[in-house]
This record gives sequence, C-alpha cells and structure tokens, in this order.
Amino acid sequence: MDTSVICPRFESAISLLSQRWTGLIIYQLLSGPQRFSQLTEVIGISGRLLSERLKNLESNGLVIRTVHPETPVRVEYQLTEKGMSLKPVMDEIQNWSQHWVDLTETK
Amino acid sequence: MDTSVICPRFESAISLLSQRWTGLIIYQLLSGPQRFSQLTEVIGISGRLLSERLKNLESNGLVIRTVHPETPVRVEYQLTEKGMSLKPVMDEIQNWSQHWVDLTETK
DNA sequence: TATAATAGGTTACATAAAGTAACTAAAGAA
DNA sequence: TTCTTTAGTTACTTTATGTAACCTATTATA
Repeated sequence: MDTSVICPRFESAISLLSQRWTGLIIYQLLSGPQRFSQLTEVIGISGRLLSERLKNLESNGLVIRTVHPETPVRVEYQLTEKGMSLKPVMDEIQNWSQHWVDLTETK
Repeated sequence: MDTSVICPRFESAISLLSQRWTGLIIYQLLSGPQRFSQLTEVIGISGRLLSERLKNLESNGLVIRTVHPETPVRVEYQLTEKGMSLKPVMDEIQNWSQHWVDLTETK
C-alpha cells in the first residue's frame, strides 16, 4: 500500500516554488509590476526560460500580463492577489537567509 | 553595467530551496529524525537523488547523518539547528497552500 | 560452510529540463 | 525603405532527473 503522507496542498505549493527561477521571479515582482526586459536583467534569466516561467505563473493565477501598445511595445507583469499572498513566505526565506547564510562558504 | 539587485543571501537561500526534493526532505525531517528508507517511501524519491540531496544538505550544515551499527544497519538523518530554523518558512508555505492551492486544478 | 535477507546506498543508461545564442515579429522613426 | 526597440521564439548543447539493476556489510538461517 502506498499511503501518501505528505499533504498534497503542501506538495503542490512546494513543487511550484521549487521550480528554478520561480521563487526569484515572485520575489522580484513583490516590489511592483515589471517589464520582461527588467526581469531578465535583474534576475539573470534567459528570455526563453523567463517566458516559460511567466506563462506558467499566469496559468496558475499568480501573475497578470498587460500589454501596453506603445512604441516599442511595453509588456508588464504583476502579481495577482494569489501571487502577493506569497509575501510572508518570501519574508521568512529572507529572514532565514539573514541569520544563516554565510556568503563566504564555498558553493 | 550589471548591478545585481537581488540580495545575495536571499538568492543563496532560494537556490537551495528551489532544488527539486530539498524542500520536501526538510519538511519531512521537521517531524523528527528519519531513516533513509523512510524518506524514500514517504517522499517518493529515488535512492540516487535522495542520497545526493542528503549529502548536499549535510555539507550545508542542515542535516546530520547518524549510523547505528545494528543489523541490518540503521542510518538516521536529522535536522541541525540551522535546518530546524526553516520551520517558519515551511509553515508559511503550508499556510499559503491551505488558502490558495486548489487540488482540482489540472496540472 | 554456504545461502539468504535486509538496509543503504551506487552505477549505468534514458529522458527531461535548463543554458546559450541567433533569429523573428510588430510598429513607429529616420 | 531601412533602422530601432521590446518581447519574445527556435535550434542546439549541456546538465539534471528518472529508472532499474547492481553492490556491500552484517547477521541469521539451512
């Protein structure tokens, strides 16, 4: 018998957050709506993956994409209420990192 | 110019947590020390990756490995203080997941 | 003595995800 | 008509993950 012991909601949440870049994208968007190019520069992610991740976040209801038809086009990404509500999670990670991460450690 | 804007400690922390399985392993160990085989069964991870992840967590000071030379051998993994201090992070993820994760959604 | 059982891994190989760099689309500016 | 700029996409390489068979140490069993 295979009785899954780990809470499926938790498992679903952590599978989202443990996708590479996703946490950083949400963290970055917590400081306000941002354009595609800003995100690539600040986070250091390629266009290919940023595009893929943003589509995923959009389809999960965490992010909204807005196209401003200016010239050149401006596309902004912002968190939904669901996305914003991850702030306490990010705050705790931030808090933990201040206490425990030693930047001199070899990676 | 390339001024990294994201806090390097946060980046380091999230790169640890965004490794596949790592969050689940820590979450599971928060409920107490556990053996290798227990972890594979509960989490649903292969021996190969569990071994790799536990070594990584050990070298990062989050987990301690204890060998009990019984028959057959019993090896237990438990969180260090540094590992335990991730509880608030896990609690917030858990909390978020209860509010926002809809299990009927298509993956 | 030989065989088997059990826990905790490791190895070799296949598949999936991520990194990289060049390319494209749209739209107004020169 | 050609050039710029933003926001992607495509094709290809490299790395990470999944899978299953195998290995080792220790002791119980035939």
